[in-house]
Amino acid sequence: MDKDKVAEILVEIGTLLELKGENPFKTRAYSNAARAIEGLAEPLAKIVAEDRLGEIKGVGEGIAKKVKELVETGKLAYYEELKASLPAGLMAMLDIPGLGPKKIQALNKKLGIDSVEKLEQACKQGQVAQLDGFGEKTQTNLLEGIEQRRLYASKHLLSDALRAAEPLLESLRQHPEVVRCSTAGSLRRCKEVIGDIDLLTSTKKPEAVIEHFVAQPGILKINARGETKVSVILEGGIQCDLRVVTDKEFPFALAYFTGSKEHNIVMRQRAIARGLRLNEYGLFKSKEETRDPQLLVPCKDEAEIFEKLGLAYVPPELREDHGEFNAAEKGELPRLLDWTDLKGSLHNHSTWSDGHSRPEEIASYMENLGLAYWAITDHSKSSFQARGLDAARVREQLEEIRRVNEQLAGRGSDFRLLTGIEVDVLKDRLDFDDDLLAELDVVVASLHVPASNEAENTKRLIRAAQNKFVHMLGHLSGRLLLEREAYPVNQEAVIDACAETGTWLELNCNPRRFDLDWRLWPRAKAKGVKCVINPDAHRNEHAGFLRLGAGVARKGWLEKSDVINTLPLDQLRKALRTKRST
DNA sequence: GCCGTTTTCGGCCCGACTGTTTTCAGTCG
Repeated sequence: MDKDKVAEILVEIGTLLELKGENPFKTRAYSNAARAIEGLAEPLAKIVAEDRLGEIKGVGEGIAKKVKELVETGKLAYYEELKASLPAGLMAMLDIPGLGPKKIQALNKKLGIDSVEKLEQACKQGQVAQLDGFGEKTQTNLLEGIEQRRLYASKHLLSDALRAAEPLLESLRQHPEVVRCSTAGSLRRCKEVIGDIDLLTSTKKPEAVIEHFVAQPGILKINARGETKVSVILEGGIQCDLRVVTDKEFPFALAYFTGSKEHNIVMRQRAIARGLRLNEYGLFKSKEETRDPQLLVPCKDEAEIFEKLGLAYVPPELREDHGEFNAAEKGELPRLLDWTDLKGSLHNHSTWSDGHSRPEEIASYMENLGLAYWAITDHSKSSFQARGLDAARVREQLEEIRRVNEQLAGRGSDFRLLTGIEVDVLKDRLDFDDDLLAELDVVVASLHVPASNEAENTKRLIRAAQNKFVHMLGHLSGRLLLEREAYPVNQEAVIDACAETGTWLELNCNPRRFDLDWRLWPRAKAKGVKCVINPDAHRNEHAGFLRLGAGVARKGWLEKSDVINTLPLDQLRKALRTKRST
């Protein structure tokens, strides 16, 4: 069993224990251990074989034994017993807003409710309102929560969340009583998938700002409204929370509401270790909980908070407790890529296959954006559904692109289209022969029809990387966020093959993909594999994905020098020739 | 269940809001 599956089971054990009403620190121990295992750089099987599980921070004697059993036998008796001891439907009930372990237990014990369906029935019959600790309001809220979960997904794409957040942020920014405002939470950390939108503002008149906020268009429902916080549901079902603080508190609140839960725990522990106390209101010279302004260690921005805790400024994208503390302590944080460093894209489509613009239109649009180059890499013939090109059509397209480039040169433009193909990785070969690939500027190899077993897919992709005419592998895992899981493929092994062969890996920045995942980039980088951030554009507006892609690359700790499409055109051409000349 | 230059036992991050409660438990982030 691989580490991801092991981590998944540990998380589930934590949730099951939570449902049983176990000590919350015990349940957290399981999710901590899961994260530690997920983040391992070396194969879990090797660590188990060498009896070194105990060296992993967060994995103690008890969990080590369970992990060993999982890895060696593929099963875990403890987990099976735990699952059997609870009705299967209780897990799904946890997903309903307002329902936690305690209430679920009460419902189960007193009314025998063990599924969302039975809960809905009991609410409709008015039974839930009769229970101790429940009431009419809770019953109504539960029914609404069930309905909401049914109507809307509880997770949203980064791009959708940004589109919903930006007008709200802009409107807050223009309010005369607002001093500072920002996004926070997973949106600011640039997670690929967002639970809810967090916004933060500072002001002297919180009531006025909250009043202004709840009057914004696109708000379906107000879930909660207090003096410093308001929580609403937006059209499309995204929850949006606004926090309102004083301007003195703003940096502390921004840090607090931006960091992941795990990151924040470490920040607080660092404060405690220095005899200080950190919360969303400030950093205080106190060992006890306080908000006494006399004890405040003033910080004008987030950077000062990090400095007071002995850390270099950690960019929001890195605040996941994925190694940023160690690096920030030693001053070894990377100087992250800026989206404006990107000069073009190397994987895009046109009307020749399933894109929506002709090469000439694409050239003019991308030139106007200020980019330097744009490769047109349409699908190869096996991608029948996407009107993939055969060899003859590819050569026709080469002619057209040559003419567009001549026109560009004729009017003194430095912008260029590059020729290319997104060649299908087939069962036993690539969709085109090497002699055709050799005629193209850019070759992206992608798996579109995967086999059902991991070894087979891994073998195919490694073989593609070994082809000297293949510059990069496209959307390696094949996942579609919130829609489809990754193909079974050993991504680590493919990364290693890319390192050996000098093949680049794509960070496909279509917001439904963001593939390779940000969690794998530090490993790829350490092996020396270069990244190409590609929007996989099918429409000209998709060029905007580059900005999101840069955010995700930052989250993967990438610097300008790690990313191929930051190179100017002449250096890019050189880089494109390197692998072929070996 | 994990962890330890104060500890192998006793801690483990912490505040806001809601609803059902007359002082607080549960949930959420």
